[in-house]
Parts: sequence; C-alpha cells; structure tokens
Amino acid sequence: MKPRPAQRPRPAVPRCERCTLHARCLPLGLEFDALQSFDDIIRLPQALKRGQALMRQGAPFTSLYVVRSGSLKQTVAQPGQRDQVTHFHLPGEIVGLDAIGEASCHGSVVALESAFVCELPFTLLEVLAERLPELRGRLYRCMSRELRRDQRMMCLLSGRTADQRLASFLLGLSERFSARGLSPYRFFLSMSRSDIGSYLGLALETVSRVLARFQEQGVIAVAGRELTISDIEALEGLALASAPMTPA
Amino acid sequence: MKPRPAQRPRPAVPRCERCTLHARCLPLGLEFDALQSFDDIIRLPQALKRGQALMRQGAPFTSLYVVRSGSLKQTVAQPGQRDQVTHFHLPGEIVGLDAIGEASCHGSVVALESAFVCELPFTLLEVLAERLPELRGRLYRCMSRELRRDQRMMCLLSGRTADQRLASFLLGLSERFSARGLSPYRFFLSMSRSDIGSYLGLALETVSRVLARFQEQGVIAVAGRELTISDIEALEGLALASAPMTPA
DNA sequence: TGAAGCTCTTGATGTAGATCAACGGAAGAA
DNA sequence: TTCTTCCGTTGATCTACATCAAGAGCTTCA
Repeated sequence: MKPRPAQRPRPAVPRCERCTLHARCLPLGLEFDALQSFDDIIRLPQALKRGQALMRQGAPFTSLYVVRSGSLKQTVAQPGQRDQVTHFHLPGEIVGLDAIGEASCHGSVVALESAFVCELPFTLLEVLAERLPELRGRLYRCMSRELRRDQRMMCLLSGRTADQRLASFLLGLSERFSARGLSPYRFFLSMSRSDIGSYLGLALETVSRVLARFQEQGVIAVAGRELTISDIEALEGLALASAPMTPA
Repeated sequence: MKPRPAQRPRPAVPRCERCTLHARCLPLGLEFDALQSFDDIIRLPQALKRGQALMRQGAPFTSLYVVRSGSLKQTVAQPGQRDQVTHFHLPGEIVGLDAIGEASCHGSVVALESAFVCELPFTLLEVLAERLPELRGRLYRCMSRELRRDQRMMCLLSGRTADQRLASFLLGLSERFSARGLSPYRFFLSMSRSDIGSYLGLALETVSRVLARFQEQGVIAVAGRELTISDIEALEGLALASAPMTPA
C-alpha cells in the first residue's frame, strides 16, 4: 500500500533475504516488499561471547531476539533454589516471546558459546505487524508452537524415566539441527551435563550415567560434548518406553 | 472507522458487557464499539455436562473458547502411556491458544463439572483483530502469560518435592479463584486426586497422603473435594522449601 | 434395595534416581 | 611450566516416591 520509505543509508548489515536462516526464521513467507520493511527494523546483529548475558531476569523487556548462530540457554532464578534451565535456543529460534506484554524479562538468557543474535524492537515489530497480516500470523504461530513445546516438556518431566527424558532430549536436538540443514546424527552439545540435568529435572551424575549406558548399548557415541547417534530407531524406542526391552 | 453494521436480530444471548467475567476476560480494555463487534463474533454459549468433551485431540482446530462457568481439564494422550493432564481451565481462561496455526487440536478438553463456554471462531477473531490493535495486544499478552505459566510448571515438575508441588498447586488455585472474586481460602476441587496427580507428576496415592499430612499439620482442611486453607503463610512456606521446618 | 462402579484412604514394600564422595582430565591464569 | 578451577565420570549409600494391595465411603442404576 504505502510506498516504501527511501532507502536509508545503512552499514553493511547482513540482510534477511541473504541470511541462510531466511527459510526458517520469523519473516518466512513475507513478500519481497514486506521483507524489506522487516529488514529495516532489525538492529545490527549483536555478537555475544560465551557466558555473556543477552537478557537478565527482571530487566525491562524491549525486544525479541532471533538467534543467528551459536546457542543460548534461558534460566530462571527462584528464591532459595538454584537456577533452573528452562530453554535452549538454537539458530532460527526466537528469544523473548514469554516476555511480551510484561514490563520485564521472565528469565535470564546467556550464550553457551560465541553467538550472534538479531534484535527486533518489539514496538517497531508491532507497528509493522499492523500492516502485515502474514507477520501477525507468523507471530501467533510461533507462540502457539512454543506453547506446544512447553507442554510436551511438561509431559516429559512429569512421569518419565531418566532414560526417556535423555532419549527425547537428544532426539529433539537432532530434529532441530536437522531442520536447520545440519546433520541429525552428529552434533555438538554446547551445554554442560549440569545444564542438561537442570533442564530435564535430573542430577548431573544421572545425565552422565545414562549417556554412558546408552553408549554401552551402542545407541549413541559420546566423546565429551561431541555426540553421535548410532541407532536412531533404538533411541526412539528408548524415548517411548523405559523397559519394553524384555527379550522374547 | 467503518460504521458498525446494522444491529442483527439475535437471540437473547448474554452479552460481553453484561458478563460478570467482563473485567478479566479476553476483551478487557476494548472500547464500547469494539466490544460490540467482539460480541458479534461470539457463538452462543455452549453448555457442557460433566465428562463431555469440548475438543478432541487431533480434531480440526477452528475456535478458541472462553470458560464462562465451571471448569475443564486438558489432557494429552501419548502412545503407550496413560493420558496426561496438562491444564485445568477455570472461568475467564482461554482454551485452545496452543492450537493456533495448527490444523488440529493438540489435546482433548473435557468438562470436570457442568460448564458453559463461549466460542470464538478463530478466523473471525483474526479479521476483527485486523482493525482492533488492542485486541491483538490482548491476544499476545494472553499467550505470553500462558508461556510463563507453563514455564513455572516446568520448574515445579523438575526438581520439586511432592509437598512443594501440592502446596504450589493449591496456592495457584487459590490465586485464580481469588482473581475471579471468589474466596481464596475455601473452594471446591472439581478434579479427582488422580487428575491432580497426573497434572503434578505424582501418584494419586501420594496426592492423598500429602493432603492428609497438610491437614494433620493444620495447614489445610480437606473434606472430599471441599478444601479450606487454614494457614496460607505456612502453605507458602511449604511451596518454597520442603524442609526448612527445622525448629530453632 | 442391593449390586457394580467409582474415588479416596491407608499400609507394606520396592526402586529409580538423588546425594555424597573421590578422582582424572581439560581449560584458563600467572 | 604449574596452579587453580571447572567439568565429567564412576562408585557407594540413602530416600522420596511409585507400586501393590485391601478396604471404606459414594454414586448410579436396575
């Protein structure tokens, strides 16, 4: 409708249309024109070093972020408890959806390794969404998908064995990497055993032991943080039931 | 902007502006005109009997629902596992946010007692949201709040004791009832011990035992499904830590 | 009115996984 | 290099909760 504003002079920022994540990121499905507008509201990609915080729990909420490369963890601090990991964020995933409409961030987000993120100031995003129905739909869909993921997580945490949790976790990572064009069978765990344990509601020793056992069973191979899935069907079996391994 | 269409003749449907939930429901904050439009897309409130399904897992998704009275539970069926309760829905709460943008419903929703729900066909809601920015904001906020609730649930399920889970659950119900103008200290549990157990990741026997113990400690009084919170501060203490009861 | 299901409670027993503890290796600092 | 720290592994022990089991109120229905 409205003519696009004259091209502002900008630094050599990587543009959405050239981004390798383009196909799986928020602006998926936007028309060329819309994509340009979207590009215009993105703030310069920010570099994060390992351990550096992107958001701090309680800080004012202003922007959503999209992970461009690297990975991050989201943690919640609770009174009298140790921090709990609630999410791992991989490239193409959106950080901050749970803070929309709140004054402050709900958790802290920290880089697990060197990472780049794109910043989307939320007020600008809202203005843009006003005239781009597809973008609105995308936002709803992202949030709704996250709701479903959280629900699956709740089911996992409530009443599944350590084996099932670990197997599901590894399969989940595998899927997410594969959806980003990476190998579903061989990837790097950027998070510590302790992070995994916190996320899955297990002690870090249990994580270590179960991984070792999976390796003994020939289902995976782990060397430090390098993980290989050797038998994905067996892993899927483990994710579903803990002890149907009763030999005939 | 656009003049409101001439008043369609309609049956004597309860209108939003007269609804007792008005202040805490989705259309909160809408102007009079907007509220009228909102009213126009709501389908006749539906009555549900105890045990009757509002949605079935896998059925096509078409509408959001707002609980007007009564309560419902949402369950997910998993291959080779028994159904798991993922949510309890109380009056004023929205059912179906997790299905937006998907073809089909993610879980089944069943009435726990006689209930009324208002249906909001999602396509109509989207059209309306096109011209009502406040409504868009409300929707985002509702989804985001639900994300935070699910996250709190994940934290609860991962690494909290049975006592902490039960205490948090009761406090959560208390808050939700109180936000609806009902007593925070005395309410009816419309769900069975088994439902509570499934929701909290506990065996129903454990639920029963912990409630009995809380009662012995004088924190609550339970008679069947009638619950009274006698000492809410003690309950809050129980929700935070399992054993700081170390006498000085 | 009694029979058949439920739901809830309470007791006895078993176990998955937490916790405690010790050690080896890798990474960063000086 | 060596020192320190963090991370991961593995073993021994302990416990919170699941599971099994039995019985006691309730509804519901014929």
